[in-house]
Amino acid sequence: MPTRVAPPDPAYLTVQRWLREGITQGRWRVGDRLPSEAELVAQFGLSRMTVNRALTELHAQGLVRRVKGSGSFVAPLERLAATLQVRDVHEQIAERGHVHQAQVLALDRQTPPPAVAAALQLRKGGTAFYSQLLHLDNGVPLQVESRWVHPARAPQYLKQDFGQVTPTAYLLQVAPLVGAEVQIEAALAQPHEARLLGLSDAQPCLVVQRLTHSHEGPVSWVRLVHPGDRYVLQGKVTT
Amino acid sequence: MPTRVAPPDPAYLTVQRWLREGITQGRWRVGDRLPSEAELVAQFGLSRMTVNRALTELHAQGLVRRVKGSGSFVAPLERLAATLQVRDVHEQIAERGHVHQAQVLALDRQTPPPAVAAALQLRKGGTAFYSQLLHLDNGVPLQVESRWVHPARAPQYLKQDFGQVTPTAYLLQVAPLVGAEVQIEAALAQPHEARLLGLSDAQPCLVVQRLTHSHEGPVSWVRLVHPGDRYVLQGKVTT
DNA sequence: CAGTGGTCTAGACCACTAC
DNA sequence: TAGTGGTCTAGACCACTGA
Repeated sequence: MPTRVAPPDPAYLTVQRWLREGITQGRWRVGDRLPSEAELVAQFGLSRMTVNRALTELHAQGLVRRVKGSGSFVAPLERLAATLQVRDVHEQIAERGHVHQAQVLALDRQTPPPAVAAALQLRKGGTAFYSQLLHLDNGVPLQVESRWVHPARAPQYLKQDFGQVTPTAYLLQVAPLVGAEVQIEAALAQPHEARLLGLSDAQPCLVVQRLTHSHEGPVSWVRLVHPGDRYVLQGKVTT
Repeated sequence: MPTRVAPPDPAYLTVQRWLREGITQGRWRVGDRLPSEAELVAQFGLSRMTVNRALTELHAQGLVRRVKGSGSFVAPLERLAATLQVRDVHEQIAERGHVHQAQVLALDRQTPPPAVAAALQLRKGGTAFYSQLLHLDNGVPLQVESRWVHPARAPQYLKQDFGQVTPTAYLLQVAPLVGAEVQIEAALAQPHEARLLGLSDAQPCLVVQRLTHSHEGPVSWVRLVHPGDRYVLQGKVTT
């Protein structure tokens, strides 16, 4: 078996890494002008299209601000706010090597509360699909998922077996996602949620509410309740 | 004054939008093969570099999977996780048009708890700068910020007036940020935090903990405690 | 083998900025 | 006006895939 040789980095990545390191090491500080494309062409012996690609990608990543007619500058870092991911509970549990189970507590058609009806843009008095699941991590209750689904976006919703595939995964398949709004807060669980999670009423919970959109319009409104002592949202920022 | 004419979209954006709409409207579903670069070249009458740019950017955005020798495919959407921002409290308050004030409750040098000392990679028994601030939104307590700062990263930290500039903004200036780890949970405030926020002990709080890194190493560890009924993290997902 | 995407070149024209 | 970035072309060579 021949030795695996690492392929050499593309030239545009070499330029990119050189600029990136100069920025993080303080050679250029916020607001400073970076070398122009022409200077980089001369320095690295590449074509302009290649160094342009390096700079264009750094711009897309938010590290560099480019001004036509003026130059490329180190972007202000305040914009590089922390972003953190809100992911499907099944993935989160599986990633830890734990067993995920889901109990389907409700799956039917109901009249949603007015706020939900408005978010889903339902006709006045219209109904929607409703599901409630309890997600278990190695048998321990981790999340109560209460979800309203716009009937037109997922007509077969009620026929699914959500013990096997999570509603999140199913909806992503049938209603291509184009956006979402997420809201995270700390609150007390509602009494029946607390009972399902095995909590006393007074325990703080992390509550995630999310409204997803497909191209056709709102798809689903969901409320995820997690016991505060068993669930932590983790995130990383990498410039 | 002449009428402002909208500049025409670049050609690569036209191709990109055409592909993007085909995907969200279901013309191609997850896993389907998209037209090859050569086909797009023929269809749009552009050079290969231009359609390549359109596809490369869609790939960078996670919408498309590209396989050398095989083709471009619609990427599985499960990867499109929600990301949300954790921002400087001053910006958040100012954005709502409210008045932000900060009371400096502590600003000195102390011995940090072992977990913090480890996170900041301090020598055994070493000390660090400590600050504690109470942030007010229109006079109402919104956040208790307890922060430990590595002395080598911001030697002038104790001389700052944090009633004027938040520690977050100051540290971003003096210690270029290259990454961070964030953790969000729901928990009860510690007794003295609850007192500062004007809460009864039993109220749930949204607690954000964050460790920031500069190129030289760890900069700061911070714990932000917010009353659950006065603070919500908002986020958006856009594909 | 033909077809695919990954990368790169050496030009080009344009709109914009700063002097 | 000289320099900058934004875009585009018409080629090219390569590594890889699938029939």
